[in-house]
Amino acid sequence: MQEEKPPRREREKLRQRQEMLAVALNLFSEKGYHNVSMHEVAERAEFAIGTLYKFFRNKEDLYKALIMEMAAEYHNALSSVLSRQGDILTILNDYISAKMGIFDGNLATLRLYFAETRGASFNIKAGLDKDIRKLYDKLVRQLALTLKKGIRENVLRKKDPYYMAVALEGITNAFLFYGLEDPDRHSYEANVSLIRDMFFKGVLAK
Amino acid sequence: MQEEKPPRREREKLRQRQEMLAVALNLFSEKGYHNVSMHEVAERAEFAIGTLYKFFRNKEDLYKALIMEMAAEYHNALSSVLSRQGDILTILNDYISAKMGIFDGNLATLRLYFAETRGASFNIKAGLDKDIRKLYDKLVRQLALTLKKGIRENVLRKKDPYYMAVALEGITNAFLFYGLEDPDRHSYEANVSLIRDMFFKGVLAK
Amino acid sequence: MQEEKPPRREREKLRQRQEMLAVALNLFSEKGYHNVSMHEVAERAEFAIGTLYKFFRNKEDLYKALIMEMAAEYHNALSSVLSRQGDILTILNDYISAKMGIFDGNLATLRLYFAETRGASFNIKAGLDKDIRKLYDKLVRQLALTLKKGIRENVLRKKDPYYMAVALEGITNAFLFYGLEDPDRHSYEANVSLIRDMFFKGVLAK
Amino acid sequence: MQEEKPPRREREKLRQRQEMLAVALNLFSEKGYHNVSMHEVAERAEFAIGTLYKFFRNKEDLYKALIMEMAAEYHNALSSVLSRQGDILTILNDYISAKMGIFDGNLATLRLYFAETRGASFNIKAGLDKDIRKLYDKLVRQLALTLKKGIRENVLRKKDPYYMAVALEGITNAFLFYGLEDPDRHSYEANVSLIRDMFFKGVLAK
DNA sequence: CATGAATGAGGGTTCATTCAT
DNA sequence: AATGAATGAACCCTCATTCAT
Repeated sequence: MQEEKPPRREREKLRQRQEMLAVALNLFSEKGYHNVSMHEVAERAEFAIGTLYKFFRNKEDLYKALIMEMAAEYHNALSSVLSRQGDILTILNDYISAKMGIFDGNLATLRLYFAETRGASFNIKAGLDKDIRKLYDKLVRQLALTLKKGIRENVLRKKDPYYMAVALEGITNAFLFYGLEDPDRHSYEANVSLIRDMFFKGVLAK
Repeated sequence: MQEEKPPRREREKLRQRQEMLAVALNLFSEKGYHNVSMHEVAERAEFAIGTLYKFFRNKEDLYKALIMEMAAEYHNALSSVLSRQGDILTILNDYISAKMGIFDGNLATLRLYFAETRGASFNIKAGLDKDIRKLYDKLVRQLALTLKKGIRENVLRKKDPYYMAVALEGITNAFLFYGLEDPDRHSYEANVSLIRDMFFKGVLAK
Repeated sequence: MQEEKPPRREREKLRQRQEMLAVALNLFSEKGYHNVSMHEVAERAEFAIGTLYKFFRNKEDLYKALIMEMAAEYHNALSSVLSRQGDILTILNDYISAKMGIFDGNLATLRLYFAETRGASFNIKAGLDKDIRKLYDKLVRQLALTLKKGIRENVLRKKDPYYMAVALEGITNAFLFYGLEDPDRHSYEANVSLIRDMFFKGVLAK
Repeated sequence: MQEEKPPRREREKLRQRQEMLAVALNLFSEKGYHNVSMHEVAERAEFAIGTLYKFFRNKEDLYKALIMEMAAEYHNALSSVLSRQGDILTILNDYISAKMGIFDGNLATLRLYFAETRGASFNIKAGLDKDIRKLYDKLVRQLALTLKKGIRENVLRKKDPYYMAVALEGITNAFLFYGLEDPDRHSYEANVSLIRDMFFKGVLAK
């Protein structure tokens, strides 16, 4: 009665793939792409090097898969927040909370993510970053749409919503980044509330 | 009357060094540290490989010199703006203009600078980034001091000045970054005015 | 019935290692450590350079393995002669024969061995020679113990046995060395008998 | 009144050459031929690298000059002892004393000399050692002639004088070598008397 | 089908030597 | 005549990738 062999096999394969990706995430995040060898990944994941190459055509492929799956998960989560119906300010508040929350306690992901979206992917290979930048830009544009709705509803000031989105991304990233550098500086909730306050009201007195 | 031989030699040496650094800046920024070989740098700079090594003890040394000199120049410029006497808002406006202006038309520098300060230096070598992070943090703290003065003078709201500084850095970096990605999206002056507006007044209507 | 796969693999590996060491021995002995490149060793052994590095961590490691295994074999052989029970003079005669015999028709080994024990290892790397010197000194001391027994039994004159050992080593080495320089000067047996005669009776008439 | 310019110039040149050779001797002896660079020699001797090359065509030339001048001095000294008229045993005693005395307190020379004559010159360059070996062999042959005379005069036993010479060289070298390894083991005079005793009378009791 | 031994291109670095000043 | 900046061949070593078992 081994009627369901394929699914089991399938599941097993997936599990192995996840294991490899998890190991790669930690190693890349810790030491950087070029300071991690394929042998190291294989060894830490307890697979033979050949097996690793069965799953990923080459090192770049492994890296790309890692980044893209990570990014997809992240963007889906945030995108779903932005797709909610209801009060604009609630949505934006939720967006900020969600973004800050995702990386909370997830340093490895955060580090790699920044490396890719904030400027250093060229350290790895030209062109590898095109796809993820596109994904990221899609999210920013979706955020801009939400902001635009806020403007139409007179909740937000009449400013270019795309640049508003860029500004919000900038502030949240900056706080994430400082949390990364100095993990115990502030609690995640405190940061969330600071970001909201600053983004919505600005810094000017009165 | 060739009494000043040393200075000429000295100047010549400096010129060569600058030439090497310029080539390295472009290559590193274009292809990433690990995808540029010392031979490539030497060849593009039209020196023999041995000559390159006369100026920089090794590849890391070359990279570090490049980053640190770039950062020092940048930080000195901004630091001097923050040190000016006078109206807080003027100083902050000048700071934003200066920061945006420095990288205007200086993509290679900007890319490398971001790679180092915004997360990807671990792709190169652990420890290489300590110094520049320190430099950067010093600047943020100086910015925070200026903001603090603004708070005392009741020009700015009573918020933690360090986090205000972080937010300002986040917004400016985000705009720099988007300019980097898509160079013709907006003029530098437009960006400057957008940043000021958003940072000072926030996005909320009324 | 191929139940014993590991041993076959093991044997194969050992054979390869021996092959590499043999090639290295000949090359180092012929041209000297610094005039032999790892590529040359790999090529002559008909392996890829990477394979060579799988067996020896680096050039020094290869050299050290070569010297130490050579020395261990040599010292074990001589040590076992000295450990025999029985007549002192027989033991000493056997020692001389064994020492002369070992290097007979083994020029490459002899050359390297002398290079290491007789003064030139500093040409390679400080510290590499500590271990082998220790090994050699152990043998000299063991020889001294045998001589001491000969003194106690009144077979040998009452002289410091360590210096007697040094003298015997000196004479045998000198003959080995001259055989090395000029291989056809004398047969190995003739040298053995000359050494015995000279060492035991001295050169003075009457 | 500068009538004697050439001689002064000449003398000055010679002094510089000696200085370079002295520095080279110390460096080569300390670190080995291949671990000393021409720049290092030039720097320690406080000359420009170009000047060093004015005196010695290349590194090998420097090394060869060093070895040959050292050897010539050494061999002249010993040769003159062997050329003396008089009692054979006195001459041999003087020879042993002279040989041991030459290297006493002259470790650097001793080390290099052994490296060259006792087996390791091939570490440097094939062919470099031919000349010095010839020189050395000449000395051994001269020693053999002296011993032959001793045999004819019935002072020494009727053995092949060349091999007697080889044996004496072996013993003296061994003692020199042990003194080198462990400088405070024995005084030079004690060694000289041990060598004489052992070489002349052998080790057999009665 | 998984394995891991074998490959070799390519990279960082050194240093003997030259030659314009 | 002395200098030392410049050269580039050659070396040691790593690691992504392949393929026979």
